[in-house]
Amino acid sequence: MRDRSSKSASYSVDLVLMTAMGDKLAILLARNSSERERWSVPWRIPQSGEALDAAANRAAHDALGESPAWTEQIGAFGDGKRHPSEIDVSVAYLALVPHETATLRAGYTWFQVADLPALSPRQRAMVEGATQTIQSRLDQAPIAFRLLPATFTLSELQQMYELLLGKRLHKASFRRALQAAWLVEPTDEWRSEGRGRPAQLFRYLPKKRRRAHRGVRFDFLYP
Amino acid sequence: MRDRSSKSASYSVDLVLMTAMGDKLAILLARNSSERERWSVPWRIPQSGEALDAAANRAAHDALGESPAWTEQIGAFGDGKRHPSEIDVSVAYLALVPHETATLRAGYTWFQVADLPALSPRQRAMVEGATQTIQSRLDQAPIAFRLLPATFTLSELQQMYELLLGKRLHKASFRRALQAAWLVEPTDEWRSEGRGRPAQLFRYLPKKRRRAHRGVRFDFLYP
DNA sequence: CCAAAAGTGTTGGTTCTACACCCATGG
DNA sequence: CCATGGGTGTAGAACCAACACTTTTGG
Repeated sequence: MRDRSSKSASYSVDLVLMTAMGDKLAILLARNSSERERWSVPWRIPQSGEALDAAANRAAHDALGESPAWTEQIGAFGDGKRHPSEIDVSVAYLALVPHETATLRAGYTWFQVADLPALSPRQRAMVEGATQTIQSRLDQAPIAFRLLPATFTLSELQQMYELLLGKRLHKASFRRALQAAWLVEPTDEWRSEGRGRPAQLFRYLPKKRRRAHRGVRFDFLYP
Repeated sequence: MRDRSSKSASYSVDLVLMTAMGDKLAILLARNSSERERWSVPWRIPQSGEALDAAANRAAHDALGESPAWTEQIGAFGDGKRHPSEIDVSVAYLALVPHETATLRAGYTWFQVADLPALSPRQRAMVEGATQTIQSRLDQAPIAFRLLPATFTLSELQQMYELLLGKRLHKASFRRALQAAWLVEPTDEWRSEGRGRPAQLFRYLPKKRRRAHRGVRFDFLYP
């Protein structure tokens, strides 16, 4: 991608940048300049002394011209699987942007996660890990909100959760749970979308902390 | 720790190995051979081509002579914080062993996590991350079971959860939730512990998968 | 018998889900 | 006026925490 010259570097920072396009998750890939018609997750070798987070953020800026709405480290990938370059270890970051406000630089394209081109085995594992991270942290961090613009309707929010969870949700239950969590604030704007009654716009503005007292949960499925 | 000679290496694998001693969490530290009375989390520089997991496992073998009951990557630590050596990036692993069956090699000692000696800032951050990982994954993975011997009483299991969660749990509710999850199987052994009625021993043997249908949860507290 | 720890039944309150219903708008 | 999507009330089920209770051992 760049710094291809420095062969001695032994680790990279790779960026799994995701967005929601319609009712599908999409991931940002960069065209591989050397090999034609090959794609890869954006990655770079940190400059000497550069923090890992900073390197991930710079990779995002190169693609979008702005910082993602959410960034989180997924982990380090090393095992047997090969990287686009001769890198020993790659530190993967998950980043999220709302699709509405994202404008791509040349050489970058969105691909639906269900329909990705060939990737290096290591980067394939990163994408796998990214989707698992999203699912597992969906109830602990405002993942869904970072994939939406600053204001949104409750139906849009619900559709985002349904997309990320991969299942339908009940409208009334969804809104009651949302209200109990004190996460959104209504604005005085409304949006009329063709048919039907206009929807009120909300913004993400968490107010209360969760109540701590709750028993144990045994929600795991593997040994 | 070893391979101190190879200055060119730019990443390490560090092992946060934890156990439960009585009613306290403890972590394994290695005496620093070069500087007297300094301690550090066990770490090593992977051999060329060695997988990260394998390096973590070898570090555990050096300390215990056996593989941990649980191993999981925490993440890569790079930012400003210094490592014992001049390493750019350290990949941290969390590992768990039951205290009953663990025998330490020379040069290694358990320290209560509440009362650790001075560590490098980066390793201090790893320990912090390890405890957070434990708490956040306690309901998704059999963390508590990996800190117990193969058979245990339900009271011991409950005490382990109370230790990890940092709060008291209700006995009847705990057992009902456990029964509903189909995670343990009774053995035909009993243990008499001084006073009181003997307790039946159980083993970890998950049978059912969790039911998938459950609404959304908004359990997060930070923006 | 008494203290201590294991193990279980019951009950009242909270939370969840599904259904039903009303509201506002475009065609 | 009717189809469509937004938004809300309520009842039955499921869940949960606390209490009370029985059981079985050691002293």
